[in-house]
Amino acid sequence: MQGFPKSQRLLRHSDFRKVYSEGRRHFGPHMTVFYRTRKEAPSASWRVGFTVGKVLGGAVARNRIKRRLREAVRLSVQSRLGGADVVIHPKRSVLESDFSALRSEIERAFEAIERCLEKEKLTKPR
RNA sequence: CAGUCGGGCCGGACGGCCGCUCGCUACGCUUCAUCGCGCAGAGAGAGGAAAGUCCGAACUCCGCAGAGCAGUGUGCCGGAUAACGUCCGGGCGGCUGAUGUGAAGAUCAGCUGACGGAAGUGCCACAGAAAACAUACCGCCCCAGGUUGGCUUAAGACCCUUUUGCUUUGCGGAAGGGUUUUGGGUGGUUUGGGGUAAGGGUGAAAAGGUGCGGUAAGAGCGCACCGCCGUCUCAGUAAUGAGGCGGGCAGGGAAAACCCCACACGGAGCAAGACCAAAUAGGGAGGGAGCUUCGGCUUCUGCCGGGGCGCGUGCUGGCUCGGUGCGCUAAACCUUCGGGUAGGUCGCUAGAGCCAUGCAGUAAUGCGUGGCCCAGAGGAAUGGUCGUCCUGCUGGCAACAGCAGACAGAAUUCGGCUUAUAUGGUCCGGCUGCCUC
RNA sequence: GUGAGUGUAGCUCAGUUGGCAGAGCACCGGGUUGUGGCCUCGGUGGUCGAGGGUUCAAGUCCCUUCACUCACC
Repeated sequence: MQGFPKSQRLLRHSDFRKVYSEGRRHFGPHMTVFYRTRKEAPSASWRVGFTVGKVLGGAVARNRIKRRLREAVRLSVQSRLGGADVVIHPKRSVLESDFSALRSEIERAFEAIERCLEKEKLTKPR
């Protein structure tokens, strides 16, 4: 995938709340990923949001974390899974770690999400 | 040249590929048309502090008869400015350095200062005689008295020693020594009266400073220089300064204790505020069986009275003892209205703007001319990666390799202040040291 | 955006007309006990968040700054 426009970002507070209350989690060394299916629009494309709190540093550090994560998601995610909302909670190590490591971790996380959601889709309609 | 202090400016440079946000242009889808969505092109896209939120304004809404009090802030003078607690210039004080002096005062340069007022209330621990209407204490000096077993002196008396004369158990003279009485001087001690404020270990601070004279002792008591107060003249817009005259001299610190004086200040803040507006809940209004004919009133809509036809006892409760009552009312239902939440749009970037330059002004700054458009997000864009170069450090003879490049991210917009910034770079000024002419 | 508060010993906190830096727990040593605890006696321990200023003198007064906490729209 090439672009990462704003329509594929998770921007609303209510969307974040839905992901936290209804979703599942996946843990990695640099981040924690929350995700859920979009029941109201299953055919739409996936969306990703980032939560970077004040604990992670000043405005410069927070901006840098968000930008690196956004770029890693843009370059890494190849999947065509539809109707998923994903929220990424990064850790402080994102600021210093290698960019390739960030990419591989995000790839792994999305593969896991894809497997899980496929299973849900298969089991639910019955 | 090096070091140090103060200030100004800069805040790594260029490029390839792939992305993000914004507005512009063109095309496609949708639509009556906008709007919206997609895609392409050429553009733009963090700072000197964007930070802290310490001041001041613009802008918006609310409030507002006038005056006073309270509260908060500011505080040498003049100017700049939209305004300011900011800036510029000046004055005065402090510190440092140099010149100079016996020492001060003085002159020059740099840095620096919350720099109105000590009238009122309160405070100044410890130490110290005394800490704020100054005088009490010690001390110094004078006078008077008492006392003294000190020293000295005069006179008298007595005793001893030596010597000498005579009338020789004695008497007299001279010298020396001792004891004692009286008087004087001086000193000690003490009492009373008076004169003083020079001195008194202290303390942060002690009622002008230094020197000479003067005095019983002292003292601005007198004098010289310096400081201080008052007044006059001159210079200056003023703060203030200079000079003359007069006065021997008032007066501690602290107002960043309360306070007094002068001046300023309505409150809230872009989450201000304006518009559009779902779902849910609640509020207001209306609805339910009327239709038709005749007469009257009326500009019309419509209202009143009489007659005819039709439906129904409406799914509930209350208003009349019961019934009737095309009566009222509540709930439910339906329609509709406005407020308003989520959400969206505007406010939102052309401005006390930037660049160049001329004139006025010591300067801050003002006036003019020409050119330019320079971020506008909203869970919040300005990025990722690669390459070349620059600066510094490390390793290496070198080529080169590795590492590092700070502080920090617009959020309504400006003017300031403060703080953070690489063994950073560069420029200017002061001081010190060394070298050369 | 606006407003308020806190910072003192290892921990929890006192400290006002500005003049000695304190309490409890903890720690160390002695006593008590066969040993330990409890108890008792004594002691160590402070850049008063940081930097300036006012003052003779600052934990205290003033200014700047840092960190943390809370409240409101």
